Amino acid sequence: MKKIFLKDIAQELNLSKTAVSLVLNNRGDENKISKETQKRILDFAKKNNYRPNQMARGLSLGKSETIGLIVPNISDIFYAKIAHFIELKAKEFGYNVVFSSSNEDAAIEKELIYSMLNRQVDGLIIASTQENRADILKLKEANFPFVLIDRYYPDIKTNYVIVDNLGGTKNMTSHLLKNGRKKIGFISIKSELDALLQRRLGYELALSENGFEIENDHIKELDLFHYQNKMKVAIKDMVQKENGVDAIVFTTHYLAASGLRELKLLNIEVPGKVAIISFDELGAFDLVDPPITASKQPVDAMGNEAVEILVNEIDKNNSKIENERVLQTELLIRKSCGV
Amino acid sequence: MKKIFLKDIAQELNLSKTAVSLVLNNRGDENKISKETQKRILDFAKKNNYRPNQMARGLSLGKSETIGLIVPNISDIFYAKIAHFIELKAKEFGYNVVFSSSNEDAAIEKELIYSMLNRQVDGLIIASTQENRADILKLKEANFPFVLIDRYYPDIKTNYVIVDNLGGTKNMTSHLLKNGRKKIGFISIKSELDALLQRRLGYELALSENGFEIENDHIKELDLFHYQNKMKVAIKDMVQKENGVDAIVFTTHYLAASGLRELKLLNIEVPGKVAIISFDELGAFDLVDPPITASKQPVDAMGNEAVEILVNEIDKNNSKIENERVLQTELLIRKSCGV
DNA sequence: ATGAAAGCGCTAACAG
DNA sequence: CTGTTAGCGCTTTCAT
Repeated sequence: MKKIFLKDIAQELNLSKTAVSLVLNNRGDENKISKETQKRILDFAKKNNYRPNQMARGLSLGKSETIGLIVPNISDIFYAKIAHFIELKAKEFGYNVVFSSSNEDAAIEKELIYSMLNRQVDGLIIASTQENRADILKLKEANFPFVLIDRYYPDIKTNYVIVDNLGGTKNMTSHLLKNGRKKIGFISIKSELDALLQRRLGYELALSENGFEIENDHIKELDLFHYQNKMKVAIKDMVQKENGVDAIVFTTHYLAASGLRELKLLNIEVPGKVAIISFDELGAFDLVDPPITASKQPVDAMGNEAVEILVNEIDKNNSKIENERVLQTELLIRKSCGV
Repeated sequence: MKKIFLKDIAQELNLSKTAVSLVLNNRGDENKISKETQKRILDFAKKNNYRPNQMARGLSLGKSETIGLIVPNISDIFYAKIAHFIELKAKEFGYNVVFSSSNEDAAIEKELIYSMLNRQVDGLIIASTQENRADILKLKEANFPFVLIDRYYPDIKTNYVIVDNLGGTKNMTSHLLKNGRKKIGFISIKSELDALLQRRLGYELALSENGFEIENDHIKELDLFHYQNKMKVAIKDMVQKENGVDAIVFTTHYLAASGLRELKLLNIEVPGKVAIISFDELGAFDLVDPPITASKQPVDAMGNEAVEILVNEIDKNNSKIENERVLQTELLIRKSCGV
């Protein structure tokens, strides 16, 4: 494990650092360095386990071959999966990934963005809180390569890979309607996130297009950090009253899980009395009692495309054409909406 | 977003780079730089949004304030959660985290270790494949700070934070026995991982201590990458034959999920005909039908302690005292083992 | 085909 | 109290 440097191998071989550096960076041929010399260098390097100091290399090159990933929470299975696909794809292109969680806090996110820039990441993938418009704009103006995932800023022209939230929820709501449900509730997170707004719109659109009224009593938006406490009341409010709801659309997997938990505690039959449906799903939604019908998000495609767009952007930071991708969700029909 | 450098602020303020650097690193007082000068520097830096280039800083300092995390798979909820806690704790100490997944492949893990060293991480947290003994030893000999989590090398003296695998599984098996089950099967992954070996030992110990025979027919170890295909046969083999099993211990959450899936497909009543119990759990095991009894691993403590030990090691890389932590699991009793 | 030398942005002796 | 200077390890022009 004795560390060996470029200088060392140049000395040992009686060559210049230049020659060694060139060869090690595959620029031997183009600089007409003799095959033999090249081989000597390569062999020696391999034999002695030479590994360039990436900080030095990065400093010199002005790039780090690293991409930064900022998500709300890496332990949310949804982001963990995206991170996984991002990592795989990034590796294909020779990039490493550094990640950080913003915990849905705009100030932290902002700090993270700059902290990553300091670390000289070559590009950024951000699932933003959507509350850092100014900083996103700065990135854009500075022509710094980045792509937004999952959440985007509708009014900023940039690269992004998101999901058709409106379509997905509209689909879900229609599915419930088709299954004969008449009074459909909606439980979401209180937020200005476009994704959540769109999901609500999708729900409302499905209702109105099918000639149903939108009733405010049937819509609950819970506080992100206290949704578990608020869930019981929300459910009671919707279900246990005259003219209660006979189905509920949940806008995230953890809301669906929490909601089902409460429904069970209240001994409310699912889907007998109330059908439920979830936007996105946890690992085991097919095993849950009852198996939960859900719109599955294409996490693999989201991760892959984000990296592809980003790397492309990094390589030729000339192209001003934004890549705007809206992916479709897939409705996995299970038992929680009746048969 | 115009980039500003140390040099710039020195020039603007008519000072030397030294003075500026010192002040910016909180060493102004100790170098007796006038309060006033300090204030000028600090103000100017803040006003112009000065952000040091971490690659340059790192190169100069010989450290990166980054810790590397290597896990088998970041999209496994278990590792995602650990990563989350590691990230939080690391941030407390001013460290960033770069992660990579080894995909349970020793060669990749090895590559990752060295790749991270090249990137000058200050320390490493590794959930190892347990097949890189030589490299772990090299790290140790080189006195490079690292701590093993989840998996360790029983014969190498190092820092590690693991879980009492034997105790946990013994507990699980005993629980089944206490619930009147007589023929308990065991489904695991085929592997030399100590964790898995210990889990099997725990199972066997519980049986023999309670006067039960260990029957090889009741033990199935599936191939990691094909466990889903093999599960059906394994289950059939165990359950659907004369003198079949009346309970199954699964050694991971995904095996339990997969096993339950197959049991359902085969219309085998759980826990009526077969009780099941899982080592570790997925997010929604309490909602599953039936809710699955599981040994919960203390992911928070594992992440936190790993970072604490590591940072301590980084700071004073003198102490030769190894930190060996074995954490306890917690049995969450639910319906899948009968009442 | 190869080498000398400058420079990436920052830190840190050391001298004044 | 402040500035000069020499690196950290690597890349890269520009001569030779």
